[in-house]
Amino acid sequence: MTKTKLRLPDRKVKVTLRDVALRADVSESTVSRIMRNEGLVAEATREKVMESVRALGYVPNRIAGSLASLETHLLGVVVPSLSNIVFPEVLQGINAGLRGSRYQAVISVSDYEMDHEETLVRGILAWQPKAILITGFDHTLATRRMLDQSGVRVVEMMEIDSAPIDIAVGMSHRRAGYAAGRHLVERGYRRFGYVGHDWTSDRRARQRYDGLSEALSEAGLSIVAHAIADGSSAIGAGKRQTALLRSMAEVDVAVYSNDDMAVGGIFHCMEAGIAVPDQLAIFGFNGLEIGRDLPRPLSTIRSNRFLIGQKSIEAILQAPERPATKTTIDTGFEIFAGATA
Amino acid sequence: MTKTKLRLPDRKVKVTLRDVALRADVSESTVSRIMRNEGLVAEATREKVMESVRALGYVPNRIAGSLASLETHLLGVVVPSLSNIVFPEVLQGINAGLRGSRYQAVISVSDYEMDHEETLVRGILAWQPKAILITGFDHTLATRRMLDQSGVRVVEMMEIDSAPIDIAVGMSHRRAGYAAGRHLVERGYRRFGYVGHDWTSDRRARQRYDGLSEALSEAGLSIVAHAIADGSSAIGAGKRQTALLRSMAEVDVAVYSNDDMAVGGIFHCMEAGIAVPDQLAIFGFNGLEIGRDLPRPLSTIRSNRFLIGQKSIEAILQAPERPATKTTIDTGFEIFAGATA
DNA sequence: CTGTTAGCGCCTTCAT
DNA sequence: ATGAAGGCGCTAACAG
Repeated sequence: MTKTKLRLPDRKVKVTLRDVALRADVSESTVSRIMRNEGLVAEATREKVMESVRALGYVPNRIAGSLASLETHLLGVVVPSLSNIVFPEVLQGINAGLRGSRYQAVISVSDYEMDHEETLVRGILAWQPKAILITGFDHTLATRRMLDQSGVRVVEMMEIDSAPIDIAVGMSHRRAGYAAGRHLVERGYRRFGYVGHDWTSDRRARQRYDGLSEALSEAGLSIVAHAIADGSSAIGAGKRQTALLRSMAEVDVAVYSNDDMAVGGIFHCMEAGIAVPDQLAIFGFNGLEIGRDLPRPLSTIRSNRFLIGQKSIEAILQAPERPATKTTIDTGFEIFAGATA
Repeated sequence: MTKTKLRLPDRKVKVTLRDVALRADVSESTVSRIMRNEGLVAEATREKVMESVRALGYVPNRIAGSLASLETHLLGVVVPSLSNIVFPEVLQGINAGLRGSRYQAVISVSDYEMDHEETLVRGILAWQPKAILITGFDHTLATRRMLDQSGVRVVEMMEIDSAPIDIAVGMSHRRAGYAAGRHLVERGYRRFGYVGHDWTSDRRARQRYDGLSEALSEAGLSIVAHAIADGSSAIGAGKRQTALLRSMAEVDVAVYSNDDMAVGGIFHCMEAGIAVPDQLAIFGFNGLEIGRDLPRPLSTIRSNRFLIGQKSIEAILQAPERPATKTTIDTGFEIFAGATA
């Protein structure tokens, strides 16, 4: 009795299935069945076992369970950022969709770095997730290969302008930009300015820009001034770039890469005493809450980030195995006229 | 040769350690060591093995690895919401702190429902995380017991006014409310209004309110009008409740439960032509970016959510095993005078 | 520097 | 309705 594996006094006593089974005087399989609500069990047995479970404070070990069943209920999620509110909104949709299901989300943030994204995807795949939700179509070759070969369901969220690995859920940013252009031309604007942020990390902003350019070009117009912030796409940058834009050329409307920057534009105009939309019209993208609550509602394009997350989950829950055909789900967008353009 | 486990044509071939070992003609342990960068290995062997790894597209199975080593590198995180920007900010801090470490975060959202939180915690604990980061001190009894008995590190984030299970990282909301009160009294305000949201789900807002009341009471003052929104604590609610507040009593300063609502107050004043701060002073809480970029910077108390996340991770990485003593880490707060009060 | 031997805690047949 | 046996893919000593 000198070297027996004694149960230590109180802490770190890891209670296993076996302990529960011994205490309840049944076999491990019985306990296992009861914990999983699977198969038939006599009510008396169930109660006896559950009593032990409670008494011992047993928490099933899913690591062991997953290894044995070769199945996890994990979902990998990769977003580029959390500082841009649109991604938390997508996560909310994911969360809502997951509510009540047996799945758990493992969330990672790539900081818009593709190499880091690759590392994250590798790390997630190592947990044998049932599916992986990732942002956009821009990935390293290795990431794309891993995702494809993993055989699990892959959702590429936010955009639908390219062919997905498996499923794409989002909207056409090119068409959104185009729609914005048409809308503004119809409203009589002629001298366009563009305020944006770094395109290398945000290809979707670029696509919107391209769509906008196309619409203008069809109307015989073009963008006469550009003010591009280096990194940030936030309100402060919007203020600064708006000031810059106005120093570059006479414009009657400024189109922003997103609502945050557009709100910055509005704040700049307030400070500088510029009448919106008479002296300068302002048009954003996203349809954030703040834009709606502004004294003068921001003209913008509304996308539905929550829906993107929710639809992504729905798609996966409906068909947990990857089929042969690719799917694209368009969550659409909508022009919100507002009062700033 | 009739019933051999043949490798299927292309998809779903799960490559295991064993496959790599066979192909490289070494033992499984050698491959294992190489994959984990552990122990000494001859360079030639390493190359041979890595070649196989690449050729087969081997991805280690962490489920099996964790079961064998009885260690995971998972961190459970539970936040009440993602729609309130402060929580994504905490997650950013967590994310930053995790960068470069071997840990992965499993994030769950409780929607401010304590019973759901309990379910989430149970689910997370089943994955045998190394630590769990949860929001605040309000939990069900069962949650508290599970966390305590799990023996893993537990960080309760955001507030420090109570005794933690293990570690608390955050600030004193009561002291912040008190500081706000003192500050405003010193600046000469006498008729206080309060605009807030549902306290039952946000005890920290309540604590700030209590601190504020205390400071006022010490100065022989009290809050003369309250406007409390049912659910939302967002900009729109702030607008509506500000209008309501002004219909209730004459106040010269309105203290808001957070910056979002305070921004709503400012927008209301803009629309209604109320001069801020001369006719109505406005004071928020959080120190959000938008408050700083407003034409007239919002007077508020700055907390540091990013730091809370970051410090939480630091604490865990420094001491992954739970010690006997409890720790409290104060991330502080700071009055930002601004221009609206 | 590399291989061998036992599990990790649970689930899945297959019996009973 | 319940039990027994084997194994999931990997790591951890311990040998060599």
